[in-house]
Amino acid sequence: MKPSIPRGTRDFGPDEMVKRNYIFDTIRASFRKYGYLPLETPSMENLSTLMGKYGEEGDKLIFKILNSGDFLEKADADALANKDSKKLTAGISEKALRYDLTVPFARFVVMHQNEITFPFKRYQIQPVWRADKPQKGRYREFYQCDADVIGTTSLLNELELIELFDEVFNNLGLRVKVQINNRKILSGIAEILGEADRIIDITVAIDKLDKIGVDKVKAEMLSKGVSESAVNSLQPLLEFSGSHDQKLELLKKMLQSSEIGMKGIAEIEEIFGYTKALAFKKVNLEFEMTLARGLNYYTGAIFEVKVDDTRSSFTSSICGGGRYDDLTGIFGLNGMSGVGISFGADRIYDVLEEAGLFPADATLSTKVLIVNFGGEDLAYGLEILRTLRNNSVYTELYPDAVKMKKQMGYADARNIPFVILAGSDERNSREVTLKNMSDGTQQKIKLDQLADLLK
RNA sequence: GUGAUUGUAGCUCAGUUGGUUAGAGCGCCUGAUUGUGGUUCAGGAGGUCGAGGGUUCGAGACCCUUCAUUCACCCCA
Repeated sequence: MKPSIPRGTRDFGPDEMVKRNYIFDTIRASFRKYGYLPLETPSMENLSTLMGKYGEEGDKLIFKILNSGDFLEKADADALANKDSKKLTAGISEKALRYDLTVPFARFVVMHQNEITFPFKRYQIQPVWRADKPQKGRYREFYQCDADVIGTTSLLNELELIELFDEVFNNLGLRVKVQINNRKILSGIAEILGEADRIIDITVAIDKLDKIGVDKVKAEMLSKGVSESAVNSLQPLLEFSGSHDQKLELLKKMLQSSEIGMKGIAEIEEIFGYTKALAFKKVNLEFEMTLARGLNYYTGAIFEVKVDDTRSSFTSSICGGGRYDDLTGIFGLNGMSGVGISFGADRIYDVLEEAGLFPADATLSTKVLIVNFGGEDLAYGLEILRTLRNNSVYTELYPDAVKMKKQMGYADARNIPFVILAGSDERNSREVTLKNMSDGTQQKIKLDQLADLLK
């Protein structure tokens, strides 16, 4: 039988892993620089921990784990007979693969609230799983790199996270557009429209504005049951095309009677106020009223990051995030506001690959290969190997005393820049022949000078 | 979940209105070259044409089913 792996999952060979680690290392270093502490949580969570946090669509995409043992024995007989999958699931699955890192983090905070010093800043780099149908930039197993602060409502945290975006993408050499909005503004809009309970439908529709246009957005809202008068009063906002400041002014007028809406605007203005003194290197920060995000738990600022580089054709977001005022509340800990961002490492990889932004030295591993001549020369080869390794030069000795052509071919295929030839001549004079593989030149070097030369 | 797309050698792909033994480039292996890779030359291995069924004297090609792929929608990192 031909082996295969589940759709939407991938193997990562050495070439890819070296580049992936470059991304992880870059992000991790920035997280640590900003004072975030590491955390890991289990791949699986109790299904009840995850359900209901991501919206209706999200819940469907959670990978459920079948109970072990004779799970049908305990299954709901009616649900089974009626083929009611949804109801049946509750009885046969108690665990699920984590869907993101934010909800497990909230669960962790609640469970360890007495040990944690707040505000708590943590970073977490782990895979998550989603039962989506794969396509470009969309995988069923992918890594998220999260940084969150919990236990503080200060908008300085939002500012810091924007700076963190700038730090990471500056290190990766990628220009990006950071879009920011505030859920309170969206709530305010829904409120003045008299459709407060349809906020999700309204925001999801507004989110598509630049993709499908005003008319289709209106049509979608109507089809979701939003009243015609409400849709019409939204019209000026949808069709508005002015500067961001002007748009905020318009919003202010529209949302005057909405306390929550005005709060959202004030928050956006405060954050932009902080950034005035800053010069971002790679980030272009934009207020984007149509940014919605489907995850249920966001209550304040929401972020999305898109590539701003002509060398990449990537249009979907590569990072996301936002503030959640009460994610821990469901688990019994109230008044614990948090805000966080997530880097989509796999999408960032695709972008860097497409734009040719991986540095060349990110792909080097072994620096020197020692040719194995076998016999009496082997002991000398081993001595050279230890000398170089003791001096932290990445060195290999070819394990078999096979034909030189084969050993040279190995160095070539592995992109090893130097090869050492040390046979009886070199051994007797305590020298080595050092060959530079890129230009083909070679020279004799005293063994005791070799390590310094290669460092 | 909806709609398309494509499955032929390790990889990228040709393969005419159905016709004998299914091809190319790259890669791989061997040799030219017993202490020299990447270049060159000579030779070689490698295929259940995604799987199952059907039509036909005859199927890689046509039909059905199925699985997988890629892409768009949806949603999202």
